Amino acid sequence: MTRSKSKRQTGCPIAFALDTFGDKWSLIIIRDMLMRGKETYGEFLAADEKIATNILADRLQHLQDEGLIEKKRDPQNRRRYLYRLTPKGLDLTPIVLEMVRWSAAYDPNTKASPAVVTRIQSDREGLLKDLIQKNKPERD
Amino acid sequence: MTRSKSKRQTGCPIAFALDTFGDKWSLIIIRDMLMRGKETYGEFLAADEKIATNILADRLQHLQDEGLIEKKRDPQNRRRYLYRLTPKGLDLTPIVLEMVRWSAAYDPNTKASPAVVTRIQSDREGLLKDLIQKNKPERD
DNA sequence: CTGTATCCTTAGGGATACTG
DNA sequence: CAGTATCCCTAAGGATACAG
Repeated sequence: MTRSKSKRQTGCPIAFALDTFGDKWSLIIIRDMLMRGKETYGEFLAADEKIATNILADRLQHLQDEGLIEKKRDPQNRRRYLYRLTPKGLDLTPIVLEMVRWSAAYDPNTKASPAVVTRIQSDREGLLKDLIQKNKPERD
Repeated sequence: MTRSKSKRQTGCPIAFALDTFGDKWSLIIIRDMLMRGKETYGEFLAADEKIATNILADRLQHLQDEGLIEKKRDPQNRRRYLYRLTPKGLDLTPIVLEMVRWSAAYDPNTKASPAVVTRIQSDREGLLKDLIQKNKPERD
């Protein structure tokens, strides 16, 4: 494990947020769970950004330690695991959406779904509710 | 210079945002400008988080290159510079506010101004407008 | 398939001295 | 004060082999 993540430990909320999920990969994983319905190790590994397997394992563990995701056995298939957002992790949704909005506005190269982008403006609250509903962990 | 910042260059808006300002220090600098009225090199250097002088210079340059901030001479004092958020940088405000909200909710140790935190919930739009107004670059 | 373990490279960043 | 320039080190992360 590449365990460490020395925290800055000033009381600043921005510093806290950065120390918790402000690395190169955490939000990519969160995005995959939140926006793309991914929930298994293999699905995360297959992401466009090509995360290395050891890094993925490390980040999943870290996100668990921080209480943003939870890991449980797949009831359909006893030898695999499912990763799901906890309420605390799910509550990152507004941050993710604002990042999508910002990038869509300034990166001509961005390929965000137009349906999502326009809805961020026109129906932010509804979109938020939908995403949170879809990722509610009370299945099984 | 520590120039590089290899971009992932997938079309994903989250990856783009992370590649643009997703390092350990950029959002700390943005926060200082946006929420604390800082605009000079020395003021940034004095932050609680103790950024090293070379890193600060590098990040300021990077943020300029990305078009998030601009640097101009202080009209009051010809031998100093002022750093200000551009509209593009100012448009990160919603992201910053959502991060403050999240940390305030989950970090018992956070020392965010309660005035700001409660206003994020009760008057998000008004708070946004106020912050943007305060940081409008049309002074001088 | 779901990870661990190991090895190795490199970029990020700290300390500090120095310059206009 | 407002930066540059060096030196150095560590932790983040890539490649790959291996295990349950």
